[in-house]
Amino acid sequence: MVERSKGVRLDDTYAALAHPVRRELLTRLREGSGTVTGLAEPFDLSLWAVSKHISVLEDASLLRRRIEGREHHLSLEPAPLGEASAWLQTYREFWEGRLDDLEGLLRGSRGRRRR
Amino acid sequence: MVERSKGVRLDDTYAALAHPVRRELLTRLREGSGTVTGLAEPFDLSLWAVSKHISVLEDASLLRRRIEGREHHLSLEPAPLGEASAWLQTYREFWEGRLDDLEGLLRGSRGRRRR
DNA sequence: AGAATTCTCAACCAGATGGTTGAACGTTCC
DNA sequence: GGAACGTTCAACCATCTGGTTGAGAATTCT
Repeated sequence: MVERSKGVRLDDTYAALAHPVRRELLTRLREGSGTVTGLAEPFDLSLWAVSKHISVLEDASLLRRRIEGREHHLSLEPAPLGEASAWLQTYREFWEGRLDDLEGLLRGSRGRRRR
Repeated sequence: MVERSKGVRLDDTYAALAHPVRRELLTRLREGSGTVTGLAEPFDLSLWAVSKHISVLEDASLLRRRIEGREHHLSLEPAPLGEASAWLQTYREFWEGRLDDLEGLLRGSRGRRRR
């Protein structure tokens, strides 16, 4: 069994998301699968550099690769994104809480605030 | 004006989240602010190592530091987490879609599914 | 004043990351 | 068979990361 612990999985997912080229690759793959050359085309980077970014995404289980002859078709594997999002969601009350504070502050400025 | 572009901000946020010690620090800070020594205590790491992790979080604007005499009080700055989450949410349909596929598959196995 | 506490700095190290280029491999087309 | 295509490999380089240790600065306690 090669299952990785959830913590390590999150490490890899967030690390993979930390580069703009890789986020852009994921965004492009929402439109459907693509080949290495096709995905690399819009970037001002060597093909090999993009290929390495793709490998990082693949190692993080964010991409699936289907080899068909000489072409490699990459497609989105969204499950780890769901896990990364779930982790962040546990902080939701905090960033929303700050909005509540602001709201309270605004309310306070046009009428006395209790407490 | 030192405002950083949104893309760079996301780079820093995800990179900061990619280490288990830093995620744990954020989790601990949900309970309230803490000092460097206090935050470092549970980790089997040098104080300086933890101090550097704190700096990474601070550089990513995930922490605020209030210096009071010799003590530095760190507290959560959740806004960038909200932005990181918002980016991930744009993929929500994809990981939820896969669940729908599974659901459809299950439905199909106990009764014919239309189209 | 002197000691203890809190935190950062400087230097160092090993390994990862992000990029390049030229060569090589496997597949497809003529 | 040979050329073109799609992709990866190998080597190299600069920079970043995550850790260590010993020293130093500022603050507080007695």
